[in-house]
Amino acid sequence: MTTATAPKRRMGSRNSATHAALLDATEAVMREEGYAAVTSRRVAERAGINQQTVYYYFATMDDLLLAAYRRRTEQMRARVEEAMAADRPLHALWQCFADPFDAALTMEYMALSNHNEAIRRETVAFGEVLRAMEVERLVPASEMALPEGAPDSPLGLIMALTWVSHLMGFEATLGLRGGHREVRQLAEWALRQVEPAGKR
Amino acid sequence: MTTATAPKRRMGSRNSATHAALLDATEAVMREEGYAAVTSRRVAERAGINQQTVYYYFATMDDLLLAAYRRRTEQMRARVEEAMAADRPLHALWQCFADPFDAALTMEYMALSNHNEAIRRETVAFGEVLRAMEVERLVPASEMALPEGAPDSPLGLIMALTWVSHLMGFEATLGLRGGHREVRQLAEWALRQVEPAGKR
DNA sequence: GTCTATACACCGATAGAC
DNA sequence: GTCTATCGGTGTATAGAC
Repeated sequence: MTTATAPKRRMGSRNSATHAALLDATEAVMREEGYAAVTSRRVAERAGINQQTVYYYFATMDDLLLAAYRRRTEQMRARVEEAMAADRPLHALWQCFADPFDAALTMEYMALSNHNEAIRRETVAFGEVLRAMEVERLVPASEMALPEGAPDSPLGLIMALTWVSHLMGFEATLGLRGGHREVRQLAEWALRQVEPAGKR
Repeated sequence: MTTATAPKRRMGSRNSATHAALLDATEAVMREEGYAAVTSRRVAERAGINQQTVYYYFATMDDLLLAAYRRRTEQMRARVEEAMAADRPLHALWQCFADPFDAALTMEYMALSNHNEAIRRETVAFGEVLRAMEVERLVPASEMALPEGAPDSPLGLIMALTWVSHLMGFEATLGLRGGHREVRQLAEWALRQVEPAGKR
């Protein structure tokens, strides 16, 4: 059972400015100080309200955390959707995932997924949505002129490329840069194979 | 300045069984409950001693965390060394990184690196050591019969393969499996290209 | 809708007995 | 080397005034 039967406290509207400010503050604290720092006191301070008011909008800190994460996965989904409408969708997706601004937050939520069941479920659900989008939108459009003997697996190559994109973002955020030029050259060659220029 | 001038408290020996038990307990708590749960009380309980005794062995919890991490990176380095002595080093490395038992812990330390400067430095140092080992041991031995027009970059391909290995382990640990078969087939083909069987 | 007051648990860390 | 006792700080969450 996940549906609450009777709320213990009255709850603030989802349309309120404070509600949104709390989600923003949660994300900022998570990005800058990590998931362990997402406390009612710190989030409230960021949002410019006092600690107890957080509980007017969210029954527990776990609820706030999940709400902030869900808003983020929805934003990411929209961005992926947008990338897939671009001239070269896989090229656009590569750029999208390599963005270092998102990397720290992504790492935080990945780690959190290992120990918070609600967050893990959201991560898995979002991952499956992304995969389905790749299968439906990217695979049919891919050229895949892979060399002799290679497995004819557009999905495998597409996923590998997005994974490499993600990990390059993680490493860059942490301060590792060695070999990135070489990886990028190889990836860009592979991207061109799957998605040649000037087709529209 | 990293060298302490005068210890405030007497300190336990590094050879003690309790010292090792504390490092083990730290790792276990981190893996099972996340970095936020690594507190003196929880670690002590796991190690079978009381909370305050932790401070006989480590001046601060940050010191304990760093010591546990350093022991782990050293173990990982040894395992990579071992993999590189195998018949097909890159194949062995692929197996090594894809191990799901390590994935949760790796994610935790990556996230922690974003907000703990000492941990971040250790992560970067370890990453650079791995990269150097790849350049020195793997690159010269690679065959790289890549197709026409592809950049002749063994390092790029080697790094991409290890990254894909890592991210496959992360996803599998979280419960995502879609497309993994396809990625694995492609990766195994690439591994065979770089490192053909039956050469020794 | 936001505030004050307050409860109770857990945290890091120190002092000092044994 | 491990223990007891203890401090100040921070965390989640509730009750209720305004």
